[in-house]
Amino acid sequence: MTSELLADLEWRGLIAQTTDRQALLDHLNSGSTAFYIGFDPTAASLHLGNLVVLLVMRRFQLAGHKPLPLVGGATGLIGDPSGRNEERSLNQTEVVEQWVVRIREQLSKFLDFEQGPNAAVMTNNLDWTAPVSALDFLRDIGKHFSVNQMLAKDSVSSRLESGGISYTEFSYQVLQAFDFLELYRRFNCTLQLGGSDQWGNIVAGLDLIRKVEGAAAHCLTIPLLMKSDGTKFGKTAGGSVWLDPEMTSPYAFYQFWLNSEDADVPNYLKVFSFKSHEEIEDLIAQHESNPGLRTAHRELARELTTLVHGTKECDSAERAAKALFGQGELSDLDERTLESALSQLPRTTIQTGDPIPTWVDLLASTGVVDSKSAARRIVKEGGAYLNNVKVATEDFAPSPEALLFGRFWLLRKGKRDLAAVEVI
RNA sequence: GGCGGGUUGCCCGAGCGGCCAAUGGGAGGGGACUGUAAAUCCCCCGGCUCUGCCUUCGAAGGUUCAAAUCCUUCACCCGCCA
Repeated sequence: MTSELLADLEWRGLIAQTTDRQALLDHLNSGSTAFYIGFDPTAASLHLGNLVVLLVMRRFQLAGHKPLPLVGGATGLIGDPSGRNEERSLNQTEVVEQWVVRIREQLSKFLDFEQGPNAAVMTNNLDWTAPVSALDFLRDIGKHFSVNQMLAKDSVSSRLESGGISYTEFSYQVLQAFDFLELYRRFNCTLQLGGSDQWGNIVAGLDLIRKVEGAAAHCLTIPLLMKSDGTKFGKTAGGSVWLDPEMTSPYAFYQFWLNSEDADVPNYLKVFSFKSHEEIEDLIAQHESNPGLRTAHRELARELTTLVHGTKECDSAERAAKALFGQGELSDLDERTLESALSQLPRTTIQTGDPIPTWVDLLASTGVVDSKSAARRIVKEGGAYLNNVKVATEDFAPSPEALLFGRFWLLRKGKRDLAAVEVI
């Protein structure tokens, strides 16, 4: 089944570049291969961009190979210059430590750490970098690197042209190469995967392994996913789409997929779905013959929300979507359905006895708009709704009678931006 | 080291003493059309206690009734010459 792996990845458009393709294929076919991908803790959560790569890791494991997810406890302290035209600002070490813990947890959900000889093993490059002294590092590792070659790397040379690069970030590729070498030694790891911007860093590792161990290792990079209009994938107006439910609610996560542009959906299915080629092609065919039905959107949203947040959260996100965007009256919903739908939204609470804030204040305090000025603007433009009824005046104050089940007001800005106020 | 050019709102980019919260484009937001799409069209797009007030035009000072616009110093960028 391994032999099909590369063909499958190819079909999904998940291969940007590889070292010698035939050698890689032979290597994968020769048996279970230990491979790694590094994830640097640059935020408290992974995001959709990371998910692309992470799911490729999962595909490799499903094909019988052994994943070594690596959390960059060390590299996260340094900062990868790849794909950046400015120096990163360093994060506090305590902060990075916390992020390492959280990211490790997230990674655990996508791979199998229990079963069989190809169970995944979590690694952290701080484990082998921290004990090494600067002198030993320079003597044992640094000696194998030519500055000429380091300077030629894209990540470095582009930075030399735009504002420069610190010695810290310049050293990043050496650290990543050291990781590969160390994983080779510890786990016989002979393959590294990564985003296409990682090519330079990965090749540095291949060279190091060849020089130090005289062994051949391989790599495969994954293209940066772009939207059909050429903009970055995985961003919404609010910023990145995170995997952490506290940072991007399962509802928002589900909505992200449901709101994908038609032109992107076939590609997203190939990249993210674990359905068979036949199922995917069938969905694409349905999508193309009747995009308005959004069958493919829904399948995509459901599969990924389930994968990332679980069946229960996915169901409730789906129910919320149905309830809040359904044709029927809000008042027709039963209290529990409404409550669980609203629980997925940004919300604010006010005390029963307190004076009722003005409409503009309510909009602003739930965060559906950025400021009171913005709230007034929305009202003026006719884009503000209370319980799906347009509110046309700024000084409007919702009445207690309008409370759904005596507890909730549903606020809406525009077509799909919802928030809830609960009176307790 | 010398000479010249630049730093404007989320981004690009006009403005070069009052008519400037600052032209235009992009991004973003609302409306119409739709499918909680796309394209298109219309409108909006610093904040607030909103017929007014406050904060913005690299930073700090200064000139003036009045400065993004003039002067001084500082920081950073970019050309050309050494």
